[in-house]
Amino acid sequence: MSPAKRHAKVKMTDIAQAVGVSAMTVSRAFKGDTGVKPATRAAVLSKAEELGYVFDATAANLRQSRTGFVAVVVPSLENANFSATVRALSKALSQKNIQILLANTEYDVEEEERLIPQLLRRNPEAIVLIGTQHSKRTRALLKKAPVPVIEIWDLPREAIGHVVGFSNFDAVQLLVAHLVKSGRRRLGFLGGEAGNDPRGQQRRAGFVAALAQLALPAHRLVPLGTAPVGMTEGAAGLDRLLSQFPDTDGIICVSDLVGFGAVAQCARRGIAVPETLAIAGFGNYEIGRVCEPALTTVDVGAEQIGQRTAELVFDLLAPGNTRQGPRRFDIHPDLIVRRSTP
Amino acid sequence: MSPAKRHAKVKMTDIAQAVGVSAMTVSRAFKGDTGVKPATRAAVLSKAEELGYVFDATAANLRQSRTGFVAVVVPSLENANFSATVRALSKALSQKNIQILLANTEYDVEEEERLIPQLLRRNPEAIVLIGTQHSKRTRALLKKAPVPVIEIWDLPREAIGHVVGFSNFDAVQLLVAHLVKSGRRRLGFLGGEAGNDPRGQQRRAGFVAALAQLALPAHRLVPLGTAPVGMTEGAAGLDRLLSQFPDTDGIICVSDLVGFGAVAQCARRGIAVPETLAIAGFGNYEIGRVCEPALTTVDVGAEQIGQRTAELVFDLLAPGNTRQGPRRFDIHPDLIVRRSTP
DNA sequence: ATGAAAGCGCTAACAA
DNA sequence: TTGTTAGCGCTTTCAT
Repeated sequence: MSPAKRHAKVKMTDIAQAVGVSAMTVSRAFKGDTGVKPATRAAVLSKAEELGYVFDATAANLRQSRTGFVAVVVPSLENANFSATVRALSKALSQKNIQILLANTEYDVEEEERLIPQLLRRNPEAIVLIGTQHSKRTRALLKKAPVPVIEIWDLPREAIGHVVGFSNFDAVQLLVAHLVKSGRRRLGFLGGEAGNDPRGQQRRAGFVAALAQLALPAHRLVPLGTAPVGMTEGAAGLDRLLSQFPDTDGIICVSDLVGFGAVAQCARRGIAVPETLAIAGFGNYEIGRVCEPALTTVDVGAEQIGQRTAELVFDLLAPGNTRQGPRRFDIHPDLIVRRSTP
Repeated sequence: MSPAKRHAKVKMTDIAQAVGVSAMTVSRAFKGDTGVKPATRAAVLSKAEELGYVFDATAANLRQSRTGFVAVVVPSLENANFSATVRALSKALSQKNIQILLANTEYDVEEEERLIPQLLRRNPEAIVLIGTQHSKRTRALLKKAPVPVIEIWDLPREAIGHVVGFSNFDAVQLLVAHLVKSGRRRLGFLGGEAGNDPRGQQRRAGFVAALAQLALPAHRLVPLGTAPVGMTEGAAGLDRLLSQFPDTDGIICVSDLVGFGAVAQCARRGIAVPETLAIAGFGNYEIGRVCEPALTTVDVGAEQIGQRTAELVFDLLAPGNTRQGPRRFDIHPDLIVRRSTP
C-alpha cells in the first residue's frame, strides 16, 4: 500500500489552510466559479494536486440535496438490445457527469421489488426502468417516490410517470403485414408466452390480433419457456412448431435470437428459407444481419430509446424545470426486410 | 404529481418526534440494532411507513465514511462475455446491498481517464476495471487512490492492485494444441491486432508464440480493425485470409463472434468446415453453441470472474480486514471441442 | 434501553 | 474577490 493511502483524508480546509485562503474559495475554485482570481484558483488547484486531494461528492451531495446519479433498472444485460439502450443512455449522461447506478433484476419482479428501495435510499435524480411490469408494492413505492420515474421499452396503458417506448403490439403488425403481402397465410409465432417478459407477450398478442383482423388463423403459437430465451430455444421451437403445424409457411419470432435458432435449425433439416418457410425475427440484432439467410426484422430503436431517455433526464433536471405533467415519447420501430422472407 | 411529492422531506427526527423518542432510537430501530425495545421498534417502523419515510443513504455515508457501492468500469456492455461478468458481480454484490456504479469506456482509454476521477469522487469502496490497459495518468491516479483497485479479465505483468483474470496468451495455446494434434499445420488468426483490445492482442501473441515453439509458420494473421469486432468483421476477415493464404487449413478467431462470421461465410462460399477448413472461436458465446457447425472454443469463465471478484470485494470490505498485500486470482480457461474442428 | 451533543466535508446565504 | 456562519441528515460517542 502506498504511503498516500495511510494519510488521513485531505479535505478542502487542508488546501485552504495550505494556500492561505478560506474553504469557500477552494470550493469556488473547484467548481470553476466566476469570481475567483485566476492566480488564486491556480494556487488552489496546484496545491490540491500536490496534496492528492480528492473531492468528496458525498458531502457535496448531502449539502446540495443533489446526487448527480440516475438509477437504471434492467431485466438483463445479456441482451444486446438492452445493452444498446444502456450504452446510449450511459454515454449521454456521462457527458454531463451524471453517473449510473445499475440494478439487474434478471426478469424477476420480486428481485426488482427488493432492489428499488435500495436505489431510492441513495437519492437518485431519476429512476429509469426497462419494462413496465412491476409488483404492486413496487408500483406504489414508485408512485410516491420523490424522483421522476421513467419507464422505457414499452408503452404502458397506465404509466407510473414518464415513458420512452414503443408499442411491441403494433410493431409486430409490420411483420405480419409484410408476410401476408408476400402471400403467406399459415403463420406461426415462436415465443412470447413467458409471464416474465411482457414485451414478448405484447408481440405475440399483436400477432394474434393482426391475424384475427385479416381473418387468418392464429393458433400456431409455440411457447419457448421463461425469459430470457435465445438461439437454443429458437432451434427447439422450430421443431415443435413444424411437428404440430407442418403446413406453416411463415414464422415470426419473439426476437432475432430465436429467429436465428430457427433459421439454423432449418439449415440442419434442409428446409428452404424463405422458399418453403419464411422466417422473421424482432429487434434487429447483429446476428440477424449476418446469418444466412439474413433475417427480416423490426428495428425498435434501442439506442434511440437510451438517447431520448437521457434527453428527458436532462430536461427533468434542468434548474428552471417547472415539473409539468408526465411526458411520453413514442418511438416508431422500422421494418427491415431481408432475405429470410420473400 | 402526487401530493406526497410536494411535502418536505421526511427525516429521522420527524419520526422521532411523532413517536416520542430520539433520533438515535429511530436510527437504531432501522438498522435492526440490538438494544431497542421491540415495541419501540414496531412503533418507529410503522410511523416511518405512515409518513413515507425514505432513509437517506447519502447522509449516513458521509457520517460513516462508507458508501456501499463499487465502481465498475467496462470497455463495453454489448459483449456477452463482459455482461456475464457484470451480471455475476452485480448479483453477488446486491445480495449484500452493495450497489454498482457503472462506467462504460467504449474501449477508449481517454474516456476511461475522464471517467475514473468522477467515480473516485463518489468514494466507492472498490473500483473494478475490466482490462489492464490504462493511460499513464489513470494508472497514477489509481495507484494512489484510497480504494482497492481490482483489474479483471487479464493477468497484467504489473498490476495496480488486485487481479482476477486469466492469461489470454496461454488460453489460445489450448486451441493451437488441439488443431495441431488433429493434423492442421497451416494455421491463421483472425483479429487481435487492435490497439484498443489488449486481450485480443494477447490471444494473437499467444497464437504466434505457440506456432513458433512448434516450428510452424505464423504469418497468416489478418487484422479486423478497431474493437469491438464482431460477426460482420469475421465474415470479411475470412475472405481476406483465404485470398492472401489460400492454403490455410485452420483458423483461430479472436472471439466466437468473429468465428461465427467466418463459419457463415464458409457456408456461403461452399467451404466445408471442418473438412477443408477448421475454425475455432474464443469465449464460449451462445452463438458458438448454436451455429452450424458448432464452434470449438475456449470458455474463459466470465461468470466465475465476476463471482470471484465479488468475493474479493467482500473480503476487502470485511471489518477486520488487515489490508494484506494485493491478491491475484488466476482463472483457468477450458477448451471446448465442437464440430467446427476435426 | 434511550438520549444529547458533536461532527462527517461540503456549500448556500449573507457579509465584507 | 473573498470570508463567516450555519446546516444538509445521519451516526459516533458518551452519558444516563
